[in-house]
Amino acid sequence: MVWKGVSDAVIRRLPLYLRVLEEVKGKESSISSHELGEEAGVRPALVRKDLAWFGEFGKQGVGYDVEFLQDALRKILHLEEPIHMALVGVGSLGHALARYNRRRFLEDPVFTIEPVALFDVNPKLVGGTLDGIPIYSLEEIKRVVPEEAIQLAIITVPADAAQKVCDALVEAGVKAILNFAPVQLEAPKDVHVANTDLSLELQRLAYYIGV
Amino acid sequence: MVWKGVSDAVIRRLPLYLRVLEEVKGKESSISSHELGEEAGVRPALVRKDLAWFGEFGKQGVGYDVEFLQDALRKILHLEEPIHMALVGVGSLGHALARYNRRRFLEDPVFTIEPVALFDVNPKLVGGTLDGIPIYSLEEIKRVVPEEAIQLAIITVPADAAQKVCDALVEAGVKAILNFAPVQLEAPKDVHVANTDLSLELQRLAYYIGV
DNA sequence: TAGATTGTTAATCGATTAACAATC
DNA sequence: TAGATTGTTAATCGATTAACAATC
Repeated sequence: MVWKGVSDAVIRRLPLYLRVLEEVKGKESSISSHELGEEAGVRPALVRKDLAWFGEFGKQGVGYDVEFLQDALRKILHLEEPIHMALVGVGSLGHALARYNRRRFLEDPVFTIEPVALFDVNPKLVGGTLDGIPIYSLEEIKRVVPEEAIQLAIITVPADAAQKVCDALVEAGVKAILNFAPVQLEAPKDVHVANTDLSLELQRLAYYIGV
Repeated sequence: MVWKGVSDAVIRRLPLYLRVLEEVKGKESSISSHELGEEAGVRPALVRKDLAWFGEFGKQGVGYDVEFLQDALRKILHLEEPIHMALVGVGSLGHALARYNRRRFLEDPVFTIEPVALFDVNPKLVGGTLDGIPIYSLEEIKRVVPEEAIQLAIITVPADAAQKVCDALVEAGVKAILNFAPVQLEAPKDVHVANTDLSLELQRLAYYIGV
């Protein structure tokens, strides 16, 4: 389902709510916007406004049913059924992220994002596996992405290779990309690119050292 | 120097400008807000407004002197002299980030953040080094942080250990923390904590797969 | 019924954009 | 001088907060 006009600021908070609900589940059957906000670091009024974009999930005087809201949020975020993910660039960072996600997928029943394919240029790696995930060459992106129904990808290649990898992923049909390379990637606007730029983040933090 | 009332939205863009200036340096001696904005993905008016918070760096009809502005931004971000950084948690992610930052520090003269100490619980690692960076036990945070004048730290320990590590770092005098553990850390408000939460980011991206 | 809490509207706050006089 | 571009003010846009009637 598509929700028109919901801003990214709202979407960013939904996984946060989901995390709180997972912690609370079993302990309490319902939760108020006040309590949910407290745990997520969001004001109660904003919690209610965020949720109201998608429907009426609460009961006056009671709050939100924990399991019902969890299901609703998972549906909204498309986390009901498994999402197949690829990771391109099996250097030390790619290696770490592949293992981390693999483990998370196996251990946390709510984390339904599954790494199913790795890609790298290194011929020593290609043909092998990492934690049971097969490693392919970059040329195989075109074939493997549709084959494995991969919708989401992580890029952990060096900066100068990132744009080419991004193009290949987009052409193969990937709809969302998490980019760790320190470059601004160009992609069609129906493809969502999120950047996690460690060095920008550290340089930003440096500002606050003196404040 | 401390700049009062400058919002974090502004600070976040400064490292982006810095990156563009580094690319342009040598090619051109001055740059307009239009061009700088183009490369950084920011509107020219906003570039000028951001820079104006800190002084008058430009010349009408000409633009900004590349080297002068670069120096000014480095001064503002406290990147003029080296910043000592610690990394706590030498698992596969910590390992990757330590190596990445070490290399970046050695190769990129503008990247002045230097990893000088690693910390881990694993007795097999403690006492050893990684890429020449010594690995200490967690108990040594209290001693090593002041000794090495560490101001910035990265946390890559499991979620359940993160708050204790954060407390130890804060007590030892660290002023800014980049946290990779999927928990909301509590810290005094003069300590700046930034979160890079991979799973929240992936769950957010999942939303856009269906849109 | 009384207390609690929702969903929603209006008010506030903050960030971005547009416009332009000043001036290199 | 003419063209370009700054720094800054006012206008716009969007997101958050406060308030409250509805109702469980």
